[in-house]
Amino acid sequence: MSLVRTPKQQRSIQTKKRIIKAAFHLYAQKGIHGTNSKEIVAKAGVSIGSFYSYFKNKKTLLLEILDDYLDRTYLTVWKDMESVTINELDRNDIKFIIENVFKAYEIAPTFLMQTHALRYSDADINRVYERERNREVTQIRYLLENNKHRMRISDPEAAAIVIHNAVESVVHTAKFLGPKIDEMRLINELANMIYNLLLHGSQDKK
Amino acid sequence: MSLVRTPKQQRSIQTKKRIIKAAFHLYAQKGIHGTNSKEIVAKAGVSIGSFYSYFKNKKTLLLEILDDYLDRTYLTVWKDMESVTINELDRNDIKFIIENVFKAYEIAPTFLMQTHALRYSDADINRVYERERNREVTQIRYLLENNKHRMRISDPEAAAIVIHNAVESVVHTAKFLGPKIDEMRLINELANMIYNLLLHGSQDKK
Amino acid sequence: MSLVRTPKQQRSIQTKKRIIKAAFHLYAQKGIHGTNSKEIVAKAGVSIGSFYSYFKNKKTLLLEILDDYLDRTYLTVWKDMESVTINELDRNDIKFIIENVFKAYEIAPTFLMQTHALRYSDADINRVYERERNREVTQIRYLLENNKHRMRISDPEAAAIVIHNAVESVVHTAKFLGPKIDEMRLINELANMIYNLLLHGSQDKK
Amino acid sequence: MSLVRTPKQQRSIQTKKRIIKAAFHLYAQKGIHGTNSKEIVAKAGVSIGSFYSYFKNKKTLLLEILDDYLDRTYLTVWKDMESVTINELDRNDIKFIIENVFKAYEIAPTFLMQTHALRYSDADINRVYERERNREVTQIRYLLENNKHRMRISDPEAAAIVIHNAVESVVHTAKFLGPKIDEMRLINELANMIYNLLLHGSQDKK
DNA sequence: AATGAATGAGCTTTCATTCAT
DNA sequence: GATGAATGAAAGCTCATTCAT
Repeated sequence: MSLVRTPKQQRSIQTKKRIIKAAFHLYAQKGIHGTNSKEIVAKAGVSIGSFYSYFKNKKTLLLEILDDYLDRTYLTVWKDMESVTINELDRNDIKFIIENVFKAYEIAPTFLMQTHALRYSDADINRVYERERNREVTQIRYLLENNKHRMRISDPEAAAIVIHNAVESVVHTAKFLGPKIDEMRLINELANMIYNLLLHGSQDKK
Repeated sequence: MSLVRTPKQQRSIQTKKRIIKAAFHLYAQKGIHGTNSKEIVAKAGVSIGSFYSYFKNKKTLLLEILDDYLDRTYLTVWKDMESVTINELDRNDIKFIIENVFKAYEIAPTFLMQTHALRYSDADINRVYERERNREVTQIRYLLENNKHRMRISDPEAAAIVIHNAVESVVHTAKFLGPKIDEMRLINELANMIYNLLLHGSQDKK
Repeated sequence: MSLVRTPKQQRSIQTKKRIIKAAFHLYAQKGIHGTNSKEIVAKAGVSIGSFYSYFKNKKTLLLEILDDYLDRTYLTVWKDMESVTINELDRNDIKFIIENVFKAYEIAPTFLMQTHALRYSDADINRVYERERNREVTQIRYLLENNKHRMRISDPEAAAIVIHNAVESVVHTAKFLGPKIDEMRLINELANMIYNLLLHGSQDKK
Repeated sequence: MSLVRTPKQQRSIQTKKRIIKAAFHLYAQKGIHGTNSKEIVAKAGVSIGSFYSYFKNKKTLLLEILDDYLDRTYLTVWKDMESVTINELDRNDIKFIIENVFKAYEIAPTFLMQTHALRYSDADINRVYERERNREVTQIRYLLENNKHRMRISDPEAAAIVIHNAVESVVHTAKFLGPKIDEMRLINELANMIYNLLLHGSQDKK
């Protein structure tokens, strides 16, 4: 049987949180495949038995961490949207959103990249990501639709997906390439590329 | 001792190639982590002993496969460039290049995605990818520089990286999302986005 | 410290009984090895802590359950013996006793079979069974001695053991083979075999 | 993948045999559940890796050992039947067969008893046993049918099963009870019981 | 008296790699 | 040159039992 424990007591909640935290740090640091359960519990300061009373197996832990992290990502990116002029998007609005994405991803870009890759071989991981991607793409599309009148776009759904991909992969690269190229330069050009999908006077030429 | 053999005889070269081919197919089909060496040699029809006289270890094999594949990718993408009007790039030229990228990736997108993810935890894999990325980015940048006069770009290096990322990640998504969204729609919007970095008459609005 | 509690209060007795009942059901249903302590306490609706205040360990529980069950078995088999013509045993008397054995075993034949097997590797289990076997064999022997005058038997002790074995193993088989062969056919032939140890007129030939 | 190796070379065959032998001894000595794979390979003097190249898993090993052992059992019991007067069975013929059963079982009665018990919880084990039981019961039934004219039996199929059970369980008991009661006494009474299923002159009374 | 969080020894199994033949 | 038997570290996970609350 071995029912997975749902923590109720204070101590219990602490333990579960400690496992999640330790795992997240190790995953980000040494990679998911490079981290075993013994290491996780050692870092968390709990026993292997505890691990398996809170998580059915290692993958359940990963899914839970990923789910949480993608939730945080989503909220970080889209929370302060009141400052954005939704239907009169300018270059700064776009940069603002992209910078939010960077903020959201910068905690553990390696972790995100690795889980992202696991989508190809793991249906459960993929499901978590699909849910998240749909939310993000829907938001982007909403912005595009609101600026339809001045858009050089014929297929907003495809465009939203393309934009989402571009931003996501630029974040990965920026965080990864590190000092080789300045993050701001990438952000600027990314924002520029997206902004140029909008019609605007040629004086805009940067 | 047990030096790794550098095959000179015809038969040896054949054997090595058979191993590489078998491994590549299995990696593409079942994933890198899901394929063990026994399976590779079984499919290649050689012994495990042979494997280790041609490859120092499994990673060496992976690096060699990856290196080959990225070479093929590069050539596929950039080979027929004489048909492209280098310094008067139009939408079709861009689509042509993107379609080449799709062709190059479609043999084993999963393999590429997985190795791509390994960059984050494996310096050797990353080195192979960096070499490749530099070549690709250089090419893109060359095109950008040749169209500088009509570019809405101030930082061609950053722009080249951003474009490279966007294309790469859209390929992954297209190959992965499968029938959910038509590949051509993504290609069109991606080409559109890149094309709009160029100045052109407003009649262009698609 | 952690002495095992001897329940005196009403509630305590109830708790202990609930544990025994839950364990017995699970053992019968999923096998002894397939049942863990978490499942037992979950089914009993008590905590694992309670379990270990009533039972020194899992084996103690098993011994207690087994002891109880063998007691019930014994009583079921031999209770209604007043209807049996002790010293003029006929085929029906024998069938009557065998049917009682079947009744006694049918609650949990799997449980009995499994504990029976544990005799070979566990001295404590064996001890419980030996006590029981001796009681049963003594009873059988008593019947044999009472019919000595018409017995084709020279060694009543050995005969009693043989009969006991035969009955026990036929029960196991009957309960186990299930619908493949009708239980009554086995009972009839078993009774027949035992009955033929008695001298009787040849008109008896069934 | 991990295909199970089919031994071809001499060394390979030796290794597999050594594993089987070691496992069999430990199973007989410490019980099946009480023996782990590390112990088996230690006793066999091979590595754990070898174990799992010859056997898919621990259960496969058990099934193989059981299958072999039941084969040997069958042959031992029924091989010298030319000395038996098939259709004029007398007490000695019956004793002869029973003694063969004892010989066959005496190598590892504990092992047989334990696997026998596993039939109740493991369908694969049961399948091996069913095959064997059918062979044995068929043989017994063949003898019964050949002596039909003088049989006090109306249902030879059921009788064959009952006899098979009786003999099997008496062997277990005999081997297990050890010095407490002499084996020959049990054999005699068992033979007697079976013999009395046959009609014969009352001077037979032993 | 009761709880259930925590423990950790111990289990089965995998797989890259070595090396005697 | 080639083979494949053998290796063993290391992984994920279970479960009886303890003990602080």
